[in-house]
Amino acid sequence: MFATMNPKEILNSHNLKRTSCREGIIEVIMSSDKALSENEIRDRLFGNYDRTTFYRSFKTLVESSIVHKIVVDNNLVKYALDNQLTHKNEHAHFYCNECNSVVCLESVTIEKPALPEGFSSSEIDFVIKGTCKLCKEKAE
Amino acid sequence: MFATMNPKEILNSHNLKRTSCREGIIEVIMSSDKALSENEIRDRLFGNYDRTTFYRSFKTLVESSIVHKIVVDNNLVKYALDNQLTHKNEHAHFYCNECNSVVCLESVTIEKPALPEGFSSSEIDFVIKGTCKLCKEKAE
DNA sequence: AAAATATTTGCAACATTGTTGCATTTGATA
DNA sequence: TATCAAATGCAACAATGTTGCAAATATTTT
Repeated sequence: MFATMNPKEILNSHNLKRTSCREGIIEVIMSSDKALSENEIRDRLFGNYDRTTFYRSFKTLVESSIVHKIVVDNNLVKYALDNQLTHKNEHAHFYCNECNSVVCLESVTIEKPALPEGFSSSEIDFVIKGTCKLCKEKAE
Repeated sequence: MFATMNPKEILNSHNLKRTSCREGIIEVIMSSDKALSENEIRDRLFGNYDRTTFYRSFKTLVESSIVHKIVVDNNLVKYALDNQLTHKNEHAHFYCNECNSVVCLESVTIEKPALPEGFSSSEIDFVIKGTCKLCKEKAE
């Protein structure tokens, strides 16, 4: 679905106003193969926006399922396109301890585990930490 | 191992000084079946300690693998005893959206998934979000 | 048991992030 | 182009993470 759409079309299809901040954020995220933090996105963005605007833009985009949020520990938040085409519904994320990058592991789908009696799950956060391919090659 | 030890012994066995803050934290965590946040622990603690002391105590206890840290999204941090006896090495955690409690799911062990070629993992964060048994019963 | 030493604590201070209210600006629509 | 709803920028504040440093405390040595 998103694969063939541009930021404007994505916003339109979600009934969101096409503001330059939102368009920019989507564009930057689309152009990256990694999940990006607020600051990384800001740095790659053309315009300059207030922190609050950023904050609210992310909130809106996440609520509209245009973007999804990946949290690593309590100090790192990254965003990636919530591309229903390329991403399975529930996939794992990989965090590289060396380069601090986060990628969606589309190949690693999450199977809901059997929970203790009486519990029910609605969402699963699965973050695998380790060393990514690039950093491993660098270390050799 | 820990099951039969008291806070003093635990600290001794890790070559940590037996300070009242550390002992208190361990005691409070030991006495709870749920993971506890910094504030929850502070409230149940006898003495009064500076925020910095708390912060550094947790850091020390986590680094010594006496306690482990569970992070839910980017706004909730809880601590649980890292009991090598009762807890499997890598287990999942459950976060209840209703009562905001976090428990270790010792029955849900994490199997390391097959990663893309070149990646290696050292640690896995697995948080299942949903409704816990108690909250479900309450809703009926 | 007291002194010496190394560690921990409390305080002050600051950075980062999350969050809200409100006036102003902007995008969509009639 | 005028109107209206929504988004933005600014100010302000809360919570949390973090460090440096002097004072207090725990452990070790005499």
